[in-house]
This record gives sequence, C-alpha cells and structure tokens, in this order.
Amino acid sequence: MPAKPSPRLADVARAAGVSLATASRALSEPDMVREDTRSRVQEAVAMLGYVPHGAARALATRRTRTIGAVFPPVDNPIFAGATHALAQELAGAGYTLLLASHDYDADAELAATRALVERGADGMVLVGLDHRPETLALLERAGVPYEITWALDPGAMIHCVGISHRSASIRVTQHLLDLGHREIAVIAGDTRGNDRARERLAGVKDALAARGLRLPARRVIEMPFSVANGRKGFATLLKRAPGFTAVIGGNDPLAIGAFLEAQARGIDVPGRLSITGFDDIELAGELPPGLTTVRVPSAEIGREAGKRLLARLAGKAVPVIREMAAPLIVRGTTGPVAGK
Amino acid sequence: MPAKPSPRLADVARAAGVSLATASRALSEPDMVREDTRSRVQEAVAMLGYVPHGAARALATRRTRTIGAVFPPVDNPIFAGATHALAQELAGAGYTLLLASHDYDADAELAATRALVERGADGMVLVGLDHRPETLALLERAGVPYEITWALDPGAMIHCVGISHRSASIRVTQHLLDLGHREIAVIAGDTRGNDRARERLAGVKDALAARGLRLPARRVIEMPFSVANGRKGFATLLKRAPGFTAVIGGNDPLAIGAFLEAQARGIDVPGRLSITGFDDIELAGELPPGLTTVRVPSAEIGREAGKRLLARLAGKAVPVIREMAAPLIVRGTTGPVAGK
DNA sequence: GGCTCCGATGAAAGCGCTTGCAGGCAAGGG
DNA sequence: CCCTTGCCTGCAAGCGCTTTCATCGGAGCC
Repeated sequence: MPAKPSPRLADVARAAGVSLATASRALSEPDMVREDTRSRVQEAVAMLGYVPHGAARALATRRTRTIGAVFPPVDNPIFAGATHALAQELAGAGYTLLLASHDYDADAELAATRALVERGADGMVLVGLDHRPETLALLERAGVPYEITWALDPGAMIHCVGISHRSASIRVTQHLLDLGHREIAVIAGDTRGNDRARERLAGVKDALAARGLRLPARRVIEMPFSVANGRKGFATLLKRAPGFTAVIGGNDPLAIGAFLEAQARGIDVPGRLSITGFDDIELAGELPPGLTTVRVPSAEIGREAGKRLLARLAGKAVPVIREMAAPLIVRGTTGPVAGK
Repeated sequence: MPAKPSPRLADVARAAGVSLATASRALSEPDMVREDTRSRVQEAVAMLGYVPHGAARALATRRTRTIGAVFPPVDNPIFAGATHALAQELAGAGYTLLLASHDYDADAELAATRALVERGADGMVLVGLDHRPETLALLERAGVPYEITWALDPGAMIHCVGISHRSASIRVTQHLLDLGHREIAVIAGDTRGNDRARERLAGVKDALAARGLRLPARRVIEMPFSVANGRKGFATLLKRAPGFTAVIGGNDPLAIGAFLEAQARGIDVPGRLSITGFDDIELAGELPPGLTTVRVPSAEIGREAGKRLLARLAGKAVPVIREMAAPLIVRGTTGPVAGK
C-alpha cells in the first residue's frame, strides 16, 4: 500500500502561502475570499491532488452530506428504480447515498438503521410503516429527519411519500367486479412485515365487502414476490379452490407468473380468466396482451423522497404527506367474465 | 427539531464512573477491559441511548468501515442483484455501502468516485474497464483498494471479479453456428462507454470470423438495454436487413423484446428464428419456451467483490483475477436453422 | 490628511473519539 | 516483607477540518 500520506489542507495552505483558515474558506465559502487568493488555493489543490477529508469535515460541521436508505431487497425492480432515482437526486445536490438492504426483516432493518445513524446520515429514507418501534424512536432521538416511502401514515404524523395501496387495490377489485367477476382469487405478497402487501390484500376484501361479497381464505395464498412464485401460487390455487374467474396478483411478477402458468395450461386470458398485477414494471406493458395493473411511480417516489429530505435539511417546510397518483392501467389481461 | 444534544462518550464514561479511555475500550476493544467495568459501561450506553459518532471515530482511526460502489443504473436487474448481495455481505462484517449510480457516463462516474473517496470509503467497487483515466488514478493516489466487477482486466494488473464476456459471447455464437445458422443479426447494447457490450459484440465477430464468416454492419444495431428497445431493434433489423435466421441479444431484456416482437409478427421461434440473450434474469427461464442465454452470476459477483475487499482490508492477499463461470444455458428459443 | 468602517485574513479553540504511554494495584516469587 | 510481573485504567495528545473572534490594511469620507 502507498505509504505517502495524503496531503492535508494545511499542506495546501502552505503551498498557496495562506493560512489554514483561508484555505478552508477558499474551498467551502468561496466568496469570503478574494479572487486571486482563491485561485492560488485552487492551484495548490490541483497540484497536490488534495482530497478533503470527509470525516474531519463532518466532525467539525456536524454534517456528512450523506443520506441513509434502508430498503427491502434492492433487487426487486421497483426498489432498484427508486434507489437509482434517489441516488441521482442526491448526487445533484452534493449528497451521497448510504444504502443498506435487508430481506423484509425488521430486526435487520433496525440494525441497519443504527449503522447508518452512526455513520452520520443527515437524513433517512425507510420503506413502509412496519418497523420495530425502536427504529423510529432511534431516529427521533438522534434528531435525524426521515421519510417513509411507498406507504402513507394514516395518522399523518410522520413524513411520507407514497400511495394508498388499499384504495388502489380497491380500484383494481372494483374493475374486476364491474366486469362481472364474483369468484376471485388472490396471490398476495408475503404480508408478514410488509404493510403494503397487507394493505393490498385488505383493499380486495374491502371492495368485495362493499358489494356484500367475501374472500374465502382458501382463495388467498401468500408468496414472496417472484415470477416463479406466481406460477406456483396459481397452480396451488387451482388445485385447492378452483372455480375462480379472476386472479389478483400482489405485484406484477406474481401476476406474470400466474399468467404464464395459465397460458401453459391452455387457459385463455382474458377469455376464461382475468389477471391483474400491481406496480407496472416495464414488462407489464410489453408482454402481450398487456397486464392490467396499478402504476406505482417508484422512481418518482425515490426522487421525491430525496427532494423532500434535502428541502427539510435546508430548513424548508414540506407537507407531511405526499400522496402520489397510482392509476389503474387497464390492459389485455382483464375482460368480462366468461358467459356474461 | 430536538434541541437536546446527543450524549457523547464522555457522558457515558461519567455515568459509568470510568475514564473516557476506558469507555472507549469497553466498546471497541472489549477484552482489554474487565468484565464488570465493561458491563457498567454498557449499562450507561443503554441508559443514555448513546450512539457512537462515526465521523469522530473515523477521524481517529482513519477507517470508516464503509465501502463505496459506483454502478451504472442500479435499476438494471443485474446490478440491483449485485448491489443487494454486496450490501448484505458488507453488513455481515459491520461495513456499510456507499452507493452512487450514473447513467453510463464516465464523467459522472469520476465525480461519484471522488465523492466517495472524500467520504472516506475504505474500498471501492467499480463496474467494467471503461473509465476516465483519472478515476483509477484517484483511487491509486488515495490508496483506496478497489475491485473491478463484471469485466476482467486482460493485463491482470488490477483486481477484478467477473466473467469473460467475449468468450461467453463466442460460445453463444458457436451454439448458433452449430445449429446451422449463418445469417445472424445482433441487437447489441450501447457500446459507448460499456466495455461489456463491446466485448460481447466482439465475441460474435470473433466466432464468425473463426468460421470464415463476417457480420455485416447492417445486421448490427445498438440500443440501450430494455425490452422496448429489443422490440424496436428487432423491427428495425427486419426492415433494414431481413433474411437472418438468428438474433443475438446484447442482454436478456433486449432478447426478450426481440422475442415478443417476433411472436407478435407471427414468426415462429425457434422454428424460423432463433434468439439468444445474455445474463439469465429470472424471466429468461420463465417465459416459454425459455430463453437461451448466458448465465452471469451477478449476485455472486457482488458478494465476491465484497468478500475480496474485506479480505484485502484485513491484510490478506487475494488472487488478482477472479473469473466466474458463465455457462451457456440452452433453452427453447434456439433450434436448428429452418430447412436443415 | 486623519478617522471610520469594512472586507479579507490569521490564530486558536474545538468537533468526539482512539491510543501510546505511564501509573496503580494485586498477586506471586525470593 | 519487598520487589517484580501483568493486568487495568487514566492522562493527554492528536486525527483534519471549520469557525469564532481579533487583527490588519485600505478605501471612503469630511
């Protein structure tokens, strides 16, 4: 390893023939310093290849210019899109993203949150409302502003940017009911520790109840999000409680899995079976006949969370709740119930 | 905002009735401290809700326990998977991921790298071999160990973990040649600033050349990676230079796009047209008849990069080059050329 | 031309933690 | 019973930067 110690600001100051204080100001408070002094400092910086020492600066300013995000599996395309958008938004303001991910595990989330707070995150982004109570308490105590994404706090007490999963889910279900479907099955996401999945399922029940219908337990199956599980879940439902005319997928991969399995079994979609998803990933629009789904603006959620946090750090007030639109996108996998 | 200042280690020390030094050791060097002293300190920590101040620690130790990663769009599923695996691997060792992403832009990559070095990343993960020369120079100068992922340095001078895109691509092409295909078209990824895409394309040409064949320029189109672009690219090729019997996609989304477009046009796959992809994303195996592709172990690459970096930081030596297997996965989209 | 006022610079005190060094104490050996 | 050996603990000096406060010189004013 290179033994040569990196140059410090003092070296820059010496090379530029100014004091440490002036060198510091030339870099972080440019217009407090005379033009020519500033350029001498900058030359020295370039010559020495000086790179500021973030930890030292952070210690002195009590700011790291870093935002922490704790996400469920970032490999879910929707979180990936949000992560990218968030990172971009932050980079534009000179901030950097500290990312931790977990597998829908509240304890891991707490540990990750603690790690990010220790690292000095100036703000935090979390997903959903299911957390260990200590998680939010920790942030409050440390005085770290945070944004909850995807979900919306019903009490409107904490800063959120997201959508109402329940009402979107109600719209999906109503769409199916309007098409005449009465026998509906659900392949839900894993609802343990995932309030979004829970709300989506609850929305289906709500919509049915509003028309005096019930969702029998055997018509519901929970599966971790993936195409393969969509297939599996569909196959299981078919065996366990056949007779349904529509399947509501907890997200798009699950719905696409169900669709592929139906196709493989020669079940005509949407002729004999309607299918809906949730999220509107790219493939939903590309895979014929097009998946009926809810568009969740995940990249915008990420970007918006970043914007709001930056605004709050700059002392500006932002509305506590930022609800995004989540329109129903009707495509080819839903149609009138057969025989109507 | 809560005005109450967070407790410092000195407060913990006072509460526990020990000196600052002892409190520090109780937390970071537990077995230098007697059992009962340690537990008194820990009680004080719990009571005060003490959270260590990372910047201060970093300043004193010259270590941030943080690894930086600069990735192209993290919303590409393969990078997303690698990011998740990397973050998990690091978390297991008490490290945290500093993530920056860019849109295949070398200047943005350089800026992001500088930002992460300033933040004190103890190590860095980059993707591919296309960089501004300053990027690697900066890391060398700062003495920050780094790993290149996905690609392999032909000179074996820099630490890499990845696959040989060229030879994998050669295998794909040979597979098609073996099936009798001679008229081959390519929907490549955008090769500007993307050495992987370039190598894949070069591999196709190599394999053809080895059998005395050429790849005419009009049979090649470059498109940013996406399903929609796969469709578009395929349509363009069909118009511009029809008569090919096989399409090589630069990655799976492009190949899937081509496949969907072919299907939409009633072209029988693999009867009249063979299609191959690259990466082996989940859908490649799920979408009938199954996409023939190359399996790129992206999550393993991420995990391995983390492992190697941690090992190097711990002073262990690791082989400079870590080549991962990238097997050809033959599925249903490739078959013998029609009429053979 | 002398005085005031202001803008630019410098000196120095931290920011919160780690760590080399030294001191203190108890146990063990002579 | 005194001294050595070792284990814990405490003191204090940084780690590299920011920022208050004081200083200094010069321009503007009368």
